[in-house]
Amino acid sequence: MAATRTPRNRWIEEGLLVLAEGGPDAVRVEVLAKRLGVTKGGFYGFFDDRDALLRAMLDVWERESTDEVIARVQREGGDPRSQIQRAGVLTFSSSRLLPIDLAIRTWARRDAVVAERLRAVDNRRMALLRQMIGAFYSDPEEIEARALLAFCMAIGVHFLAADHEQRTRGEVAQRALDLLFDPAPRSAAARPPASAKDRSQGFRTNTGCARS
Amino acid sequence: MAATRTPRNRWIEEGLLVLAEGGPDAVRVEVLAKRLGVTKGGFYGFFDDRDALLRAMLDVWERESTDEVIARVQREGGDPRSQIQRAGVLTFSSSRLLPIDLAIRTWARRDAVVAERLRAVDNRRMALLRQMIGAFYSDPEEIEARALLAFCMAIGVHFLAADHEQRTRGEVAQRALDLLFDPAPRSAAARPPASAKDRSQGFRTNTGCARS
DNA sequence: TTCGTAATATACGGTACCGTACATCGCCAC
DNA sequence: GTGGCGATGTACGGTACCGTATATTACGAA
Repeated sequence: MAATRTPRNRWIEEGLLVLAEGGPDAVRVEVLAKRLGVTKGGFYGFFDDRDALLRAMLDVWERESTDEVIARVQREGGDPRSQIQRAGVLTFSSSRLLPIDLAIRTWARRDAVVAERLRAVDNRRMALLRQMIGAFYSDPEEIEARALLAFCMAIGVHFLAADHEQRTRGEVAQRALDLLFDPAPRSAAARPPASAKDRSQGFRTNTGCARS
Repeated sequence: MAATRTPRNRWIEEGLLVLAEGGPDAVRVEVLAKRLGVTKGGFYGFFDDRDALLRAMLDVWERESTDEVIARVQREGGDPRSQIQRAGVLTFSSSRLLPIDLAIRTWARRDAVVAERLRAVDNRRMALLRQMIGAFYSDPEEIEARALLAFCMAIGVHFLAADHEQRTRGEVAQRALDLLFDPAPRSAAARPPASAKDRSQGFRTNTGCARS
């Protein structure tokens, strides 16, 4: 058999890159072919049509966003809290996964199938968040509310273009995470800053991303 | 002179609707023409090209999102706090403005011009938020952090697909707003609920929108 | 009514895609 | 080697756009 210069997964990989850059509408077979330095000739040997590629891309994204993150986190061990932290880092600080994640969220707003798949992924992440926040708070309602705030912030900062006067986005975000994850938020000034910083690093945001 | 069946602002209006539904890539001259029941014949009398329409759409969005909201809020009067509340309602609970706003946020991630315009709008909104939150908190850092959380939540809930076990999104969001805007968040149970509810209604979220 | 003009329709050439059909090329088994 | 087959290139017809040029229409002024 002839060597496969451009295997199936390279199409998917390039598709995910383009998705992250320009949304699902930008994922065009001929565009990917040009970026890969081939023609679309081979594409239809791997995929029935453009839609099959989009589905395969979602498959890869889903696996990478859940199973692989979890596997890697568990392989590296550590106490439960630091594991959950690392899950957050791997997802929301990944220059690979983050823009794909954001693109899929937008996509999900106008495609019910995508929305359903995102829901499954988000529910797994939300479960991890609940676990983490459950280490600091006992009221289930409060846990849920803080998890919602944390999740929304992890996403929202990348869609928000506002400035923060003298402060950087990173500084403000850090302070926000302190509020969310510190059981004694009203006495933040008196608390050793390393504590909250360490605790919340799983949700550190990439400063300024929303303005790129 | 002949009657203008499809004036300039109708093209812009339909463009904004399509933008909200499918993003900037979906805003096609011939698509708009079909939706308006005309051909694109008249379009190029009002706009140099498709890009000029997109710019005009951003102009209208910017005006509606800032000046008009502010003008309407001030015209209806009330104390400063309720005015700011109403500004939030007019922006983030508007079935017209909200989806446009979200589409523009996604658009801004890949278009520097759009990003700059969004930044101007977000900065005006952020200033209002600071003002409102300043009524409850004095530390500027804390005000900024809570404003960031509130703004991120107003946006993020619409990009988040997770469920909340027994609770509805609306219930959890309400609890989150209580945490953000109540000066005594740790004693929420003892407080008359109408207070926080009233205080935060400017940022009430449309339950379940993120899964549509 | 008739005319002028703005708004719209129609027609066109060009581009960028889609998916298919078929030709070609280059490994690998033999 | 070389034959075969799988990966890729090439070519095609079709669709959906873009922006332009030009014809047509319908109102309102005269």
